[in-house]
Amino acid sequence: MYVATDCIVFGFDNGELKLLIFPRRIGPNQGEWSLIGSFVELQEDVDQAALRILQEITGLEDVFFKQLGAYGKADRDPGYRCISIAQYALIRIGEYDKELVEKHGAYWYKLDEVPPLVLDHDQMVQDALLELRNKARHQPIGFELLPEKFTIPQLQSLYESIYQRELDSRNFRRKVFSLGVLRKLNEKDKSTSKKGAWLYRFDNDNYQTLLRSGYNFEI
Amino acid sequence: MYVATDCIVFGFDNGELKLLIFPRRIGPNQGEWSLIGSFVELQEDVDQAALRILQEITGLEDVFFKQLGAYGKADRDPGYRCISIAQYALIRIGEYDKELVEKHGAYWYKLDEVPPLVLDHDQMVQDALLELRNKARHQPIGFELLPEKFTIPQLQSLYESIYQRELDSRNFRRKVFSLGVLRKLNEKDKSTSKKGAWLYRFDNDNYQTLLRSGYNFEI
DNA sequence: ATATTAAGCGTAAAAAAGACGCTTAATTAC
DNA sequence: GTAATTAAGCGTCTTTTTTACGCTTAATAT
Repeated sequence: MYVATDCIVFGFDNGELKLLIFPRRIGPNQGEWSLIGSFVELQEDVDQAALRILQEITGLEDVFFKQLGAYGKADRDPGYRCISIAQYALIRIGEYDKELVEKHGAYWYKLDEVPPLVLDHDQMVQDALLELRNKARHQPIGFELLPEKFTIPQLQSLYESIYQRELDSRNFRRKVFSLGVLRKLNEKDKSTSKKGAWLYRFDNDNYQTLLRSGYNFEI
Repeated sequence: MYVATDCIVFGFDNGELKLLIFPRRIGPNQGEWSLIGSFVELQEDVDQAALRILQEITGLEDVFFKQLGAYGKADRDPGYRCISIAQYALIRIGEYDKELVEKHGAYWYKLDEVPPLVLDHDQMVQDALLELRNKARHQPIGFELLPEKFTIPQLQSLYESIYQRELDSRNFRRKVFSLGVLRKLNEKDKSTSKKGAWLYRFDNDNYQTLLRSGYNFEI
């Protein structure tokens, strides 16, 4: 039996979530839009395979990803009997290698403009979005989609995209500060306002400490 | 590459969560305690394989289960290159076929008395418990562990087992009633008190209706 | 100097969660 | 037959969290 891994690669650009897809390289559906995926080689971990294909396409070496689940219907791929381990990956959209992406024919689509994908990949995207919504609420993974330094309005915009609903800026601000995992920097971002917004950084050390003393992250 | 599926089979008995395991049937670790698992045949869905092995061991035809995830380390099984799709299954412990279970050498262990398991199965159990804790809070899956007719104190006891902490009976009662998915029956269970406790049934129809009108289940 | 606007601060009301005292319906003990 | 016992169930007050929204501030643009 073949085993593949497919990555639902999310990016956040210009206040919108985007998905990276590329033309399928093998099989009867060659050329159709597909998630970023590859077969798992006999001697490599499934996770290694995901890292390998993510690096091959984006040039990034340590992409953040988590497993979504296995898709194992016997008839999911008309070509071979193949199960796929789906992974969702979160990328800082400013950091990937644009030439490499272009070379592979990969493209970032806004989430609501993604064309039909091959096999069961549409389903995977839908499932990944639900999973992202749940996970991002309870774990600090959203930061993987933002630059290392970000503003509160940026963070809010991200969460509005993930949850697909507007949030009150004043309440959002209070909420995220109450988590105690944002470290304020001495810099402002002035790209979106005259006044400028303070930049923050996710304080992972403190997050880990808090975790150990039994606290509950929730945005 | 081989593909297997392993089921973390939970039951709730006597106020405690239990795990069903059996002696491994193949490979170098034959005879050691293992989760309920099997290879996935070439022509069957992964889910079908899970149902098949669950039925083979418990005699139940429609066991509730959800996927936990794929375990895909290259060296996880010293015998073969084999990835495993882990599933957690919830069983009404009064309903399984005791003869069949015995025949296969399977046994229900209290969660804190489970012996060491083969391969990465200990890890799977640990992960499944965390997943159960999360899922049972936000989705009405706990009912799969109780008889169709149950009392509020039974439900509370179940959630105390899942969360591993005590709950206030008066607040718990208020909470579950506010969900609006319990249908009161005209019967009492008198097995644990003189006064008797009213029996309830999970009202799935109403749950589905509420879901569609955007409500949020949380216990 | 004045207008403009995203960023940021504060407060009051509503809802949810937590703590806990008391009553009730049945059985068991005398 | 009466009293004691106890899990089940009801009600209330307090604290915390969430929601709604008015107002100020720091900078640029006019």
